[in-house]
Amino acid sequence: MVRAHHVTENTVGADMTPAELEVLDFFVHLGRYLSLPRSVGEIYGLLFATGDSMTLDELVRRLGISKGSASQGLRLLRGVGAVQVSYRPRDRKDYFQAEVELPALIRGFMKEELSVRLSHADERLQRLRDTIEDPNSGAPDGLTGRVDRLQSWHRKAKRLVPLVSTFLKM
Amino acid sequence: MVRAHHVTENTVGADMTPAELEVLDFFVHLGRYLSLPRSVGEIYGLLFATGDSMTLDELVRRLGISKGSASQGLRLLRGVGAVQVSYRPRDRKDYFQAEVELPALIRGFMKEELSVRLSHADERLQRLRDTIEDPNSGAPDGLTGRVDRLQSWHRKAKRLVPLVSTFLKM
DNA sequence: CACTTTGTTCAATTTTTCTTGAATACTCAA
DNA sequence: TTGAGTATTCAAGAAAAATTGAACAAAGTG
Repeated sequence: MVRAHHVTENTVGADMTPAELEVLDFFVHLGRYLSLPRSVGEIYGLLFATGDSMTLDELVRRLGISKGSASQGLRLLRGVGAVQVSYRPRDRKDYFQAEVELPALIRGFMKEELSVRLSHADERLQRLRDTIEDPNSGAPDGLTGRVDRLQSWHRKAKRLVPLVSTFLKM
Repeated sequence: MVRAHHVTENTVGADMTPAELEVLDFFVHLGRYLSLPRSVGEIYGLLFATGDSMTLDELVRRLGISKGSASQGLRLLRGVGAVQVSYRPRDRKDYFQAEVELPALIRGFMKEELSVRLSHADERLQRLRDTIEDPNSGAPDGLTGRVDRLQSWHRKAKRLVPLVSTFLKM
C-alpha cells in the first residue's frame, strides 16, 4: 500500500499520470515477487508505460532515483533481455526501451538465470554424491536413495525448461 | 563459500557429519535461489539428510538456531507441504519430517504460492485496465495495446501452471 | 489448580540488501 | 588535447529482512 505510492512521495514523481503510476505499481509488485529491487520494477514499469525509448537521465528525473540505481537497474534489465539499448547517430546518449515481447523475455530469463542455476546445481549434486559415497562421511542410512531422488528432480527440471519455453512462445 | 559453512561456525553445528553438511549446503543454496531465509534451507536440509522425523528442540540444538527461527521456518515449510508433522501417543512433542516426494512438493508450492500471486496479478491487471480506460488517466498512446499483451502473458502463465504440474508428476 | 513441557509471538538486534552520490571512466567534438 | 556530456563504480548510509530471546499461550499431568 505505502510502497505502491513510493514514486508519488518525492517531488519529481509528481509529474506521473495515474495510468503510469498504475503500471509502475504493477511491475514493482511483479518484481517484488521475483525479489528484484524496487528501482528495477520502477524502471521497467516506466519504460513499459511510455512505450518509447528513454535516456538514463530521463529515467532518473522522472523516477526520482539516483543515477547509480538507474545504471545498475538498467544493466540487470539488459542482462535478462527485458530492456534494449539503441544508439542514435550524432548522439552520445544511450536510449533504453522496454522489451514487451514475451518470447524474448522468456528467452532472456531462461538463458541468463535458469541455466546458470541449473548447472550450479549439477556441480553441487555431484559433490554431494562424492561426499556420501565416502564411507567416512557419516552419511545416514538411506541418504543415498534420497539423493538419487534429488538428482531425478533435477533432471526433470532440466527437461522442463525447453518445454516451458516452447509453450510460452506459442 | 562463507555462507555454506555457516553451520560449522557455531559450536553446536560441530556434530554434523560431512554428508549432512553437504546436504545442508545444497538446500541452503536452493533456498537462496527461491529467496528463502537460510534457516529454512537448513531446517529442510537437516530433515532431508536425516530422513527421520525430528522435534523442534532437536532442530534447534543441531542447527544452533533459535527456537523462534525454527518455529517460523517450520511453519513456512509446512505451509508449502515440504514438511509434515506427526504426533505420537503419550508424547506432547511435534515430530517434523521432510516430504521428499516431488509431486507433493510441487502441489504445495503451486497451490500455496503461485495461485495466490496469480490472482493478485488478476486484480492488479483489472485495476490497470480500469485506470487507462479513463480518459483522464493520461495513458500514453499505445498503452492499451501493451496492457493487452500483459494480460495475454498472464493468461498464458495461468495455463502453464497445470501443465507444469502434470509434467513434474510424471 | 499449580506445574511442566512444548510451541508461538513479537520487539529488539543483527545481518543483508538497496540506494545514494561523489569520484572515475569513457566518448566524441572541436 | 581539452572540455563537455554521458555512463559506471563503489564506499557509505538507509532500508528491509532475518534472527534472537524472552514473554506468552497451549496442553497435558499429577
